[in-house]
Amino acid sequence: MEKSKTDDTTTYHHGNLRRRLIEVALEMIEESSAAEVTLRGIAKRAGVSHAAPYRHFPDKEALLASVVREGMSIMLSEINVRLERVKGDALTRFGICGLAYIDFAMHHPAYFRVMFASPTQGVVVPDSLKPQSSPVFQLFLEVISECWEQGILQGESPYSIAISAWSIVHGFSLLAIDGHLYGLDAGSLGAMKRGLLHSLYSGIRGENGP
Amino acid sequence: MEKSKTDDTTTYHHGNLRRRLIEVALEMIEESSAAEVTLRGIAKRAGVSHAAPYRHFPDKEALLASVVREGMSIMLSEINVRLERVKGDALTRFGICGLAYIDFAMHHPAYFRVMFASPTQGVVVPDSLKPQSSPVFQLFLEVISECWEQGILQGESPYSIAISAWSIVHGFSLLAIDGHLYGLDAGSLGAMKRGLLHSLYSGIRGENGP
DNA sequence: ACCTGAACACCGTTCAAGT
DNA sequence: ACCTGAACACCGTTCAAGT
Repeated sequence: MEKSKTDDTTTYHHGNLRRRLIEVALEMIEESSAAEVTLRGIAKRAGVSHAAPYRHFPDKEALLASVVREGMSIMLSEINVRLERVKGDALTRFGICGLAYIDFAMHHPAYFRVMFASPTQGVVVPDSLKPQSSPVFQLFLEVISECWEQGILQGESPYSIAISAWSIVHGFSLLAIDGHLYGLDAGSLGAMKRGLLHSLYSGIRGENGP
Repeated sequence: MEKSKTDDTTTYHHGNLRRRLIEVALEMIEESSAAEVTLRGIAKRAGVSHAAPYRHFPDKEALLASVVREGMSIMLSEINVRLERVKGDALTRFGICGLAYIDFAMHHPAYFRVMFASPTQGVVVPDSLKPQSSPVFQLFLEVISECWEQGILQGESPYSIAISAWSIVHGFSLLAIDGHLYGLDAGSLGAMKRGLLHSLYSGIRGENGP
């Protein structure tokens, strides 16, 4: 009998175990906290011995790094989908980026945490994995540069604006997924997200201020 | 021979092992990453068997929780020291809070991470440990309320302003200690910290904006 | 009351051995 | 080339036993 195209649970013995391990890792990270995910557990779920992953990754850290790469590209594409759906002016696009960033974090909390987990040990995180050089940050920079050149956003440089914007959406995302914003219903959370970006746009200093 | 007052390395067998364990945990967290700190390692450093800590804490999580409580109060007192040293108007005090928060994170990175680590598992983090109800957040709220009532800061409520402020300093702190702001010397980092708060104060929207 | 030592069920990682 | 099974040095946690 010919092998079904969808029946790839039997084919990862012939070369795509690597792919399968990343998928399983992703699944398990979404299910429970990232810290609980175990290399042995991943191997078992993939139907393979606990030593098999070492044929494809030097260590657990390397597998996780691959998962992070996946996550970055998923995040990027989700942001791009929204950008294409709205097609507003530069400032609108900027706002969409920020909201999409927060929404990604809230929809994939465990995933988001691995992506931006601090290097657990002395492990050298390749620069390509750091948000600053990630396609997502690049996208932020592009949109912000556009605003900046048009005079819609002001600041020392697009880069410094990007750091501010990144800080606020990143910080808010973490506060939200770590349950520090508990007691807020979905409506007020949405309002708060928009208020957050408004703070960033317009500042919080009143007319009486210096 | 009478026991020396400073010779407390021999006295923790008589009741203050609990205290000593917290201190050692703190030391080791500052030395290496928090994820690497091991209960057995803490016990060994305290000169005690690996089972002894269980006389004082139900599990590792509980010890860490005590460390977090310590950390919160250290952070609070560091912020207060700066506030008392400067004694400016409300807006100045607000700025000092933000800078002190970031500086604490950068001076005690591993410590900061444990303090705001996400609940590793299904562990229920007591509300008293969440930043929102922490004395530090309360202090933020006080200072912000003061500004708000004077019309120096604007926003829907002191609470919503506090969330924005907390988000931006928290996010920046994490970006900084996770090495995502590499390639910046101390001078530009300082400038960036101030620019960050300026973004929050005055916003980033230019005159040409809508 | 407080601590110890052995034991249990887990980890990540390595390596000879199988196909 | 790719995977297995046993083994090693670690975890966190428990528990009878010692003082």
